[in-house]
Amino acid sequence: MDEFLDGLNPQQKCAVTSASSVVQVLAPPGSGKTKTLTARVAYLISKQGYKPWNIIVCTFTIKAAREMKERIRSLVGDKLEAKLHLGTFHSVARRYLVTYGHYIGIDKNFGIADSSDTIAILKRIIKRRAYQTEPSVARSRISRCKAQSEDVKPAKTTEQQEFESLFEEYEETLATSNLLDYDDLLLRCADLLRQRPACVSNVEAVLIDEFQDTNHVQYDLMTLFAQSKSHITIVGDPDQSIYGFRSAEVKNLKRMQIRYPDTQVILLEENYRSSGAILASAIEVIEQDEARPKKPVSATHGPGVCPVLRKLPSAQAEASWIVAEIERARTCTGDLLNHSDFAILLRSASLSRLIESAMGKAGVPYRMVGGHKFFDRHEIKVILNYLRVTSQPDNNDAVAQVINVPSRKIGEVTVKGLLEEAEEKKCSLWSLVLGAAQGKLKPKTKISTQAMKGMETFANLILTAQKKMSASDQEDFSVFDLVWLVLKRLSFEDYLKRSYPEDIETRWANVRELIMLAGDCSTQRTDDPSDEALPPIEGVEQRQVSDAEDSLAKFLANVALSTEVRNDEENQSHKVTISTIHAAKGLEWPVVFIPATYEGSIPHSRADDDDEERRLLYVGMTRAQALLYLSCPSRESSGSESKLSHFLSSRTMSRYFDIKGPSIGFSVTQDLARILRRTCPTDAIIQTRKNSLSRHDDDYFSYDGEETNPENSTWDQTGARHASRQTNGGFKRRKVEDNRSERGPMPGFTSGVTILNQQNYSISNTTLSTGFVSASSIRVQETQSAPEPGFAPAERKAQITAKKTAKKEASAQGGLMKYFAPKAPGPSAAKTPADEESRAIDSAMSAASKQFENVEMPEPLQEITNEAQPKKPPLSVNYTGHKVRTLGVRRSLHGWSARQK
DNA sequence: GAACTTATGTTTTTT
DNA sequence: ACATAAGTTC
Repeated sequence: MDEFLDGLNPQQKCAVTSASSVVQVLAPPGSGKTKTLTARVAYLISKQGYKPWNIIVCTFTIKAAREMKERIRSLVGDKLEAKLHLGTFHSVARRYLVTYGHYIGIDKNFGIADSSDTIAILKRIIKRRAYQTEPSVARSRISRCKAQSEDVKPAKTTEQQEFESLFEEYEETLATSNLLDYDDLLLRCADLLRQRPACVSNVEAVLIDEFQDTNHVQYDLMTLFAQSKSHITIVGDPDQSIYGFRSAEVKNLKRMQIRYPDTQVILLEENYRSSGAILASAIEVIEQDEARPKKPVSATHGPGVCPVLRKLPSAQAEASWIVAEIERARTCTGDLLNHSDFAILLRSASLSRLIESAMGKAGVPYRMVGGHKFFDRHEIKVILNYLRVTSQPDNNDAVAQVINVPSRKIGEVTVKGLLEEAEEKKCSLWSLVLGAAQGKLKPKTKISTQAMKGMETFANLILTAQKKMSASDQEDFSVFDLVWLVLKRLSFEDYLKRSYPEDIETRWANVRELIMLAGDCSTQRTDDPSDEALPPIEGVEQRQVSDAEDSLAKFLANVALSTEVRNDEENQSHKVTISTIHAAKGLEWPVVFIPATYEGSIPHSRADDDDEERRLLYVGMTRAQALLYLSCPSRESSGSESKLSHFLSSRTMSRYFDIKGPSIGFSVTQDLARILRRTCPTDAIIQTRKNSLSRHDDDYFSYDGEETNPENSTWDQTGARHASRQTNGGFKRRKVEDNRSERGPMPGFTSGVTILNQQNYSISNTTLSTGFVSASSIRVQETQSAPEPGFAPAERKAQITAKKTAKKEASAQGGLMKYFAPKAPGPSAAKTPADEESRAIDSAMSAASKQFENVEMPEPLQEITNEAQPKKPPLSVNYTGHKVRTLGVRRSLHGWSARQK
């Protein structure tokens, strides 16, 4: 019928073209839910004449929103797609509150309290009132109360009372700081739409992705969005409900069917993603839940390769094994698979440390999603907080966090005192500081003369920034310019150099990344001003904010609501993905590893819903297309014994898994190629590639998880020491000594010695043997001069020299800021046309970053960072993915050279 | 007494 | 990597 119906199966087509106004598409993983939802949006626009600006599409993550945008764009063109209201629940709600918030008394400059703000506020209250609650516990409890939107009130214990007053005080603090937390965004938007239904009178259709993850408020929001026409389409899968901890309620599916009795339910049953064997093992897991209604799922692929459940002696061994299997699979399939085809999915982000360091040492490129966030980096947070103070001066926490950064001699006690005073007086910290700085009022808190001076400097900077942002006569002072202003006035680079002499390069690279993001946001605004704007509706008044202010607020909101910087192709090309299972939902990879499948990790020891943990494992397993590896070390990284997850330990379960990775030959490769719909390399190519490996099988470790090679016990200790140092970023700790005998052995190829100077990591005979030889020689050295293990002596010397040269170069550089001089926002800066200006910056920055690369990557170091040198302009490179690797290497280098003198 | 250093203990999942 | 607590210096 149409191009967007091509390639859809009958049920999918039925869902896309359904004339029912309320449709539920319930479907297992890999059955094309999102594809169906996207096609329905396209269908409504091009066949049913719906206007895109009258359609709301909600997803749960920014990533999902972005992906869907992309797909819809390819179906209906970017013109129409741009008018669509597509985003996370939170971002859509924010848009409504910005536009119509005045109807329910919400200030137009409200800020969003992210989790660290929330925790900081709670911490302060708890400390002040000497409450007993943990801040994080209180936060999730408050969130639960808000999200469930019905207050349950059992008998009042003292604990209950304490919580209630904490809750109350928290709400007050948010209000005085002009902040909304994540739940407020949804809650207040629902309030708004209840009071002013006219705001959504234009909405003709509402579509929701991953509906099983909606909580009560989100469900309300959905019905409120759709209150005019009651046209709703949702897709979801109860088996993939993994956000119960965030108050997601699967029963919303039933609730919806009851509320809209003519709901059409469409089931999709065919899985297009995974091999038959992978699907069967995943189904076996999910069916352990006996309360769960059985439903048919059929594989469209052949059985393929049997999934693996591998036992390993230690967490270190597990990490090395993963790296080895990745390289084995790449090589033995004749490069049918490349690095970006692999994902390592974790129950918790903290499990990534050992894996990251193993990958770093082996030179396998990776990117970490979820876990440590870019915006949580100290250097980034400081700048962002200055922007926040500029945009929302009432945000006390933002002020408190940067008023003394860089140091202005305003001490902790002074800041705390002022903060308390402000909260007592119910005024903002900023007004207190400003008043004091201008001599208009005298705070009760004692302020030293130097602290007073510091406050003046601070107030001056903020006032300047605010003036520039709000001045309407000045042609375009963008977020980009604001960041520059802040950087310059703080001498931020000098500050970073002083605070982090060890890894200034990485930190500055992060700052550059932020500058670019700010630049993106500035250009976006001029490109399509109508973007996101709600359509005008008769009888409701939209409030206006100035362009510059709006773009700053939007930038900050995007920051608060986004997990990841973004995923441009550049960033994810040829890199192994390490992710939490939660963050991997909706995605797929040819090969998936799920490590640490032991009791306490999955199910997590702190989880209280076993079924949800099982579903989590199910979600993880069903991300895999062709190869699935589960693994379980006999000892956790802490050294304590572990027990295989009860989701996997039954006899029935074990029938679905092999105890080791498959032998990969031509026929297996053909199988994989078929599932991935790729061209299979010839047998000859495979043979040639295989010749570079001595081990063609997953046989380096024993299959029972017992430690092997007892004769290498001396080496074990070295390995263990090395590994534990890796895990805490190179800090020396006494504990390490006590622990080492408990640690498992490290296989030769993780030592770093073997891999360091090999561009393409491969487990060859020579590699392994040199590994052991070098390792033992290092152990001998260690007893003499205790150098950092990890470099062979010759290499060390080379690196020291390189480092010295680099240092010289760095000091000759005479301060990075000079490269940015043309941009220094002075009187002339504002007159330069914006894009010409940014081009000047671009070249200045790339000049600067070239300098940096010389500093950052002395010759020998380049070899382990398999793609350290960007081919494109350095400007566009995201360094965050290199974090652990660069840090680790530099730390150890530094430590060693320090000991040399 | 305030600001800075150093040692030690901890980490579920996300908007 | 972060936060906190105890110890040190001005």
